[in-house]
Order: sequence, then C-alpha cells, then structure tokens
Amino acid sequence: MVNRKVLAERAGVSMTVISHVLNNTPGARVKPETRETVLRIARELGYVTNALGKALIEKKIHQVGLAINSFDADEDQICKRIITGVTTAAAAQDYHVLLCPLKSRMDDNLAADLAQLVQSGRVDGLIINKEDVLTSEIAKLIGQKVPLVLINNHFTLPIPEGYRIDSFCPDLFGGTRSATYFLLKKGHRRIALFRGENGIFAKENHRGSDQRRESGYLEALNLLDVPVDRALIAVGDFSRMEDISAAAQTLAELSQPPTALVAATDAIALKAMHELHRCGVKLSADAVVGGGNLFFRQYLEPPFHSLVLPWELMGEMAFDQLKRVIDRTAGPTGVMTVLPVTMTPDGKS
Amino acid sequence: MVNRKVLAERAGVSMTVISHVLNNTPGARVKPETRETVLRIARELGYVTNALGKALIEKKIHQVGLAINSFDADEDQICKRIITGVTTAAAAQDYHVLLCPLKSRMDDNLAADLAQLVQSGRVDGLIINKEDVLTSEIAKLIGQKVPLVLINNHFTLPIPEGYRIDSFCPDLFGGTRSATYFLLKKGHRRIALFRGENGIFAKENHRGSDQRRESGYLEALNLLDVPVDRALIAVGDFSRMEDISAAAQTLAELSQPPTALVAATDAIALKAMHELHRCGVKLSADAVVGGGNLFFRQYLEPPFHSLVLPWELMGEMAFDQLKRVIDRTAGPTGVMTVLPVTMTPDGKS
DNA sequence: TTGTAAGCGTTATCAA
DNA sequence: TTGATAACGCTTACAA
Repeated sequence: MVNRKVLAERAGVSMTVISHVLNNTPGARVKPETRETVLRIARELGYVTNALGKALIEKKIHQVGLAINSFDADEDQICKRIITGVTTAAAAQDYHVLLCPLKSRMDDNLAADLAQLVQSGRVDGLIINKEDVLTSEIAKLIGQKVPLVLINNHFTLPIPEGYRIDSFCPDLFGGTRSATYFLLKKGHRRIALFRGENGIFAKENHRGSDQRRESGYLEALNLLDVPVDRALIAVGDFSRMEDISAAAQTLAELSQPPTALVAATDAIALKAMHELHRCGVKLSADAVVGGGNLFFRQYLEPPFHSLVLPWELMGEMAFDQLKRVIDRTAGPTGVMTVLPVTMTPDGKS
Repeated sequence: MVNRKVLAERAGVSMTVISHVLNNTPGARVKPETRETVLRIARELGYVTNALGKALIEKKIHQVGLAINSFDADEDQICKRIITGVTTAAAAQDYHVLLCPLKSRMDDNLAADLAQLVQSGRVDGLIINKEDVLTSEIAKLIGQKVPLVLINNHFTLPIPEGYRIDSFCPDLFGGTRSATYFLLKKGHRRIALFRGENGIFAKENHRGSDQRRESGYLEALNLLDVPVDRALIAVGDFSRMEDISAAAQTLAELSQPPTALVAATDAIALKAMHELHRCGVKLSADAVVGGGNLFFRQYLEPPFHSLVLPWELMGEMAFDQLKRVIDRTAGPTGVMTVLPVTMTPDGKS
C-alpha cells in the first residue's frame, strides 16, 4: 500500500508538500516543478488518498446515511427514485451514501441506532425517509446534534422550542386537489377517493399523507360548490386486496355509484377499477387518477392518469440542505419544503 | 466528543484495559470489577466507538460497496430487492452498505472508479450488479486484488488464467423452461416468447439473460418434441412500447397466431397481452407467464403467472461470499452459483 | 518554498 | 491484570 510517506520519499519532499499539492491547499505556494514531480509520482504509483486518515483528522468523512422505511412496502419504486435523487446530488459534491435500512415499522430505538451511526463517525449526517416517525425520536436526534433532514414526513406538530427540522415532502394536498378538480371539470359529480388510514398520525396528531389527500379532495369539491358525500371516501389498508374489493363493492352498491376515481397509488387505482367493473360500475381510464406515475402504468391499455410525485427532486434537495447543515453553511431552517405534484399529461407518462 | 482517553481517565485505568473490555478481546483477562466500572462509565458517558480510528488500524471498515446499474431502468423493484437482500445479510454480520451508483450503461472507467473506492479504504469489497460488464474491467479489478462478487451476470467467457470470479444469478434457463413446459402441458402448441436483445453479449460472446431465456424455451419444446417456429420468438427492446406493439402485431398476423405467451417481465407480458388482444388474439391470463413477480401483478384481475426471481436471496448469498473473501475465510471459488427460479402458484403471488 | 512534529481515535506489542 | 508506546494515514500550525 502506497501512502504519503512513500510518496514523500520517492519525490524527495516532505509530507507537507505532498498534502499541499494533492489537496490544492488554498494559499499554499509550491514550486511548480515540485508540484509536477509530486503529481507524476502519485500517478505512477497509482496513489489513492486514504479517506479514513483524512476523515479522522477532518472530522468529516464525506458520507451521509440514508434511512429508508420503504423496503417492506411492495410497491416501491419510491425507494429507488429517492435513492437516485440522493446519490446524484451526493455524487455532485463528492459525497457517498450509506444505506441505513430501518429495522421495523416501529420507532423502537430508531434514534439510538441512527445517532450511533453518526457518533461512530461513519456518516456526517442523516436523511430519514419515514412517514410515521415519532416526534420524540426526532427530538432525541436533534438533542444529540445529529445533522438531519426529513423526507416524506408531513410534520405539523408543534416542534419543541429551539428545535429546527428541515423537511421535504410532496404536495399531496395540491396534487389531489388538482386531480379532483380535473375530474370535476370533466363533469363528474360522483368522484370516489381511495385513501389510506391515518395510523400513527391520529395518535400523535400529525396530518399524514392520506389526511392531506382527503383535504385536497374536499377542497376541490368546495371550490366548485359540489356537496360532499362521505360515502364516496374509502379508507382502508389498500395493500390488502380484500380491502380494495370490499371498498369497491360498497361503492358499487350506492344508489348513485361513482363515475370517477382518485386513488393514492396507481396500483390501487388499477385494482379498484377492476373491482368496480366487476360490480357493474364501468369507469373509463380518463375518469381515473392514480398516484406515483408508476412504471407499469404505461404498459396499461389505455393508461389512466396519475399524479407525478417528485421523488428524485426531494432526494436531491434533501441532500443539498443536509450538506449545508453539515458544513454549517446554513443552520437548519426549520422549514417544511412542499414540492409540487403534477398530473400526467393525458394518457402519457 | 468522548473518546477512550477520556474513558480511561474517568475509570482510572489505561486505554489498553478499555479496549480489552469494550472489544471483549479473547484471551485477555480483566478484573471483573474493573470491567464493570469501565462498562458503567462508558454507558454513562454515552460512549460510541469511533469506526474510523478502528478501521485505520484494523485495515477493515466493515463496509461493502453495492454497485447497481438498474437505476435508470424503469421497472425496478429489482434494485430494491437486491438491496434488501444485501443489507439484511450485511446487518447480520455488523456490516454496512455503501451505494455505488454506476454512472452510465457503459463500462468507461467502471474498474477505476470502483477500485478507488476500495483503495481509499471506504469499503472492504464490492458487490457488482450489472449484466453487461466487460471481462476486461473485471479483470482489472481482480488484478488490483479487489474483493469482488458479481450478481446477475451470466459469465460464460473463459476467464483469464488464475482469475476466480464469484457470481450469482437466477436460473433463467430453468425458469423459462418450466414456464414453457407448463404451457405445453396445458396443451398449448403455439407459445410466443418475448425476449430482450443480446446487446453487448453478442460482441463479447457472453450468454446474456435473454439468451438463456430463449434456450430454456427451446429446451422445453424439445423435451416434448414440439417443433420450433422461430416466428413465435419476438426479440426487441421492450422498454419501448412501440417495440411491444410491433412484435404483437407481427405475431397476430401469423397464419397460426400464438395461444400462449412467455415474457421476460410482467410489465412486458401485460402490454403484450393487451396489444395481442387489440389485434384480435385473446389470451387467457392462465396462458401467460411474465417475469419477476412484480408487485402490480397481484392488482391485476385476474393475475397471470410469473417467474419468481430470487433477488433477495442472491443479495444475501453474494454478501456472505464477499464477506468470506474479505476475511480470507475462503478464497474466491470461481464458481457461478445459479439460483432456482420458480413459478407463482396459480394466480397467486 | 519546504520541513518538523503534534494530533485525530483506535489497536497491538511489550513490559511491568 | 494493567500500562506505555508505537503504529495506522492523514492535516496543520509553526519553524526554517
């Protein structure tokens, strides 16, 4: 293994010079010829800087942790897209990304595990993608001065005094409102909404993503003075096919069944359409809006509409902000950044 | 930041003792009371071992790199599942996983970039998931003594003398044979196959995954003495919808159109079914076998069949073998491990 | 313009 | 059973 000592000997200079040359230390003058020599020898010997030695003294390893909870969810291109965003932004600033799979759905010792990762020096900061984090766990992390950014977490709880959390999420409210509005404008007055349950949020008084979806839906109706019929709002755990079937059946049995459909994900929309059809309610693809613009949608014939969620962008912005916090270029802003959600152009992806 | 020096002072012992206690150094006796004290103080102070200092001297950071090329492919749950497998196995042995997104489809300086990651001390070894790697690039890595394991790479090229590559891939040959056999047994005699192009493999004389699919298909026909009609084998870049439509149309125009279908992925199967249908060829879901058992399949009504690829398992096995190579518990075996591919039970996922 | 040497947080070798 | 002390590969005052 060739290190800087070897390099120094071969080049006939001290390690200081080697450092200055290799790091381009600003405000350090090295004789051009010496620089040449050093670079040449380094190249000849195939020298590569040891990141550990460097990190040990710099107290920065140029690596961030990405904690993702989506690994057990079946439908995830989400995790891929977030990863893409984060790694892209990281690579642009010479950073590396360490995967921190979250053990369970629960928060157990989430804070403890993650804090340890930072304290052990393995990463400089964390990006956490988990909707149902307990405020208490986040508070623990912040209390330990862990540089931190949240993704996909719709915080609305009053945050403890002096705690600033940066958070990035898609505008599900606006997106769902647009989707509903779009259908209303087409003349639909009976629009079904398939949304998930509140889960942990009810308890902690958060407003989870599905709550936001419903609010967006309601606002669209409100905007056009269309009366709300809560029977059209299906709530359930739609990762279970039975829940979708049951909800569809209930809807189909209404005296006035829905003529259009908004669903949290494309997968749910697909199944819901089929089930409604089976119960005698036939919706045209043009009266359906799914979510996520998942890849399989374009393979449908014809594809229905979908909300495009800005996962890559979220990942990129999250990293960039985290980097700022790590570098102390900017403290945590304490702001929740809400990224725009758009609708797929007619039938296209 | 509390380090071992602080710990030593507080506990009134030397750093050596601290190390022995914290590492449970085998064959080092420490007075029980001393051990108690050290552990208590460590706990009180919330001490966490610095992984960098440790790695610097141990020359092992307990971290591996996972290089994935699938990030630009649209349909990837693959990457999620492989990641799941690798991180699970890694976590079980106290290892961490660093993401190494491969810049492009090309091999450019794949070897150089990845080797650097190891040489900089950031990772102890690499898992590479990329079907179309050039043998030359792999050879470079091995030449630099980089601990290495391949995933999803169907090597068949004669490997340079003295080079041993460990490789893990799904048995697409066997899987496709089973699928075809299954359909033949149902009485189908006109089975269409949708497979991808050979790409780089033709050039390097590899046998890529799609080549293996075709071989499996042919063998099944052969087993039951069913004559081969190459017109039933559609080859194309089926990430492009037009290619699927074109292929379907060609098939539909045959004097004897197909009555069943085997496709490389569930997404392709979905689109192909629709397109054939549109051209007047109606296939029942029971006469279709897709690939990957992708999550959306269960949302279809009814779902068709699918080949279940062992992505998680591949990830786990790959890590375990890499770990052995890193620890020199076992040298590279030079073996390509072919993991079983099964078919979904009727209509279920 | 270049060199010396201390220090980052560990482990490991020898003594005590 | 415990303690000094030298590595590991790097950066950075400070000195020359």
